[in-house]
Amino acid sequence: MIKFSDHILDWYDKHGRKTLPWQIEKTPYHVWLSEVMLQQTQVVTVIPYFTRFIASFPTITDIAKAPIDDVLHLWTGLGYYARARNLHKTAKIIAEKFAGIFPTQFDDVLNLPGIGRSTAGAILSLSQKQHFAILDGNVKRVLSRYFAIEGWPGNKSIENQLWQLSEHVTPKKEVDKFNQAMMDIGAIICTRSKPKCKQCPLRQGCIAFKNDSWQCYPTKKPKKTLPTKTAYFLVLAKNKTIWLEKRPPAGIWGGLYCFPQFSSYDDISIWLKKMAIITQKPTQLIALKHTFSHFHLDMVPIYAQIEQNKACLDESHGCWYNLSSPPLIGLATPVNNLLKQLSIEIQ
DNA sequence: AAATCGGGGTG
DNA sequence: CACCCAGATTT
Repeated sequence: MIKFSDHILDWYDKHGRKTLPWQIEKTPYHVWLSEVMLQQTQVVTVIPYFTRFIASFPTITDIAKAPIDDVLHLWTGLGYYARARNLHKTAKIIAEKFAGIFPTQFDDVLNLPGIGRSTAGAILSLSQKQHFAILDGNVKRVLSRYFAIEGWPGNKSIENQLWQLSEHVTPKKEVDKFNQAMMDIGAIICTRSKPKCKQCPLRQGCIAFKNDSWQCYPTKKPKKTLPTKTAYFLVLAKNKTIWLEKRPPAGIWGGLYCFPQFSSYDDISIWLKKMAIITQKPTQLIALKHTFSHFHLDMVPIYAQIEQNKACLDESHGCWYNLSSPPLIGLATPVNNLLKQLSIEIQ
C-alpha cells in the first residue's frame, strides 16, 4: 500500500518547483515574505515584487527601519494593503523583541501580525523542516476533492475537518518537500477549473476523480450581490503635479495616497471654496469602475487646474505628486493608472 | 459577471 | 462561533 505522501514526494522530485526566487535561500524571512505575497496573488505576478522587495530590504531590520510609505510603495498593485502594514508591524516586532532574527517557535510566529496557522506552518516547515501541516487555498482544493468533502471551507467545522486531513496526510519526513508539492499541485494540476487529472499523482485514490465530480469541490461560497457605490475624486493639478492625500491607516486603501474623495460634485466645489483654492471650472474625466471584495465602486474623476500658487493644503497629510519624478509612496491600482494617463496627457 | 484567497476584527 | 472586511486578476 503506497501512502498519500509517497505519491506527492515522488511527484515533487520530478515536477516540483525548486528555483523560484524564494527557494534559493530558504530563510524564514524569504519564505515569510513570499507566503504573504502569495496569499493574494499568483506566482508569476509575485516574482518581480518579491525580487524588488528583497533588493530594497535585504534584511528584516531594513524593513523595520523603513517608513511605511516605502513599504506600501513596493506593494503598489498587489492589493490587500493591510498585509503590507502587518508586514511592517511584524518587522518592527522582530527587530525589537527578537534581535532582528525571525522566531522559530510556532507560537511566537503565530502571534505575529498577518501570520495565521497556515502561514506559520508554511514558514517553519519550508525554512526549518519543522513538522507542521498547512492549509492554504491550494491544499484545501486538493484535499476537498481527494476526500470529497462537502461544505464550504469558510465554515468552521469544514475547515477543522480539512485541517485534520492535512495533518493526517502530512508525513514526518520531508515535510518541507511535501508542503511545497501540495501547493504546487494545487496551483498547477488541481486547478479551480479544468484540472489536469491525467497528470495528477493522486488520481488513484481521489474520490472526485473516480466520480468525475471535481466541479463539486470545494463547495462554493454562498454568494451575495454586491452593492455599487459612487465616489468623486478631485484631480487637482498645479503645473505638472497632482494633489494627493494620505488615507487613514485602516480601511480601504489604508495608508495609500489618493485623490481627495467626495460623495458629490457639489462637495468638491464647497471644499475648493473652503480651502480658498481658485481654479477653472472643474470638469469631469472618463469614469472608472473598480471592484472590491464587498462592493463595486464607480470612480468619477473631476479635473481642476489651480490658478494661484498659494493653496493652503496641509503637506503633512498629503503631497504634490510630481508626474515627471514620482515620489516613493503607496498607490492603489486605479489611482496609479489615472496618474499614468495624466502624465501622458499633460505633456 | 463570478470566483478566488488567509488573516484580522467585531459582535 | 458566525460574519464582515479588504483588491486585483482570472475565467
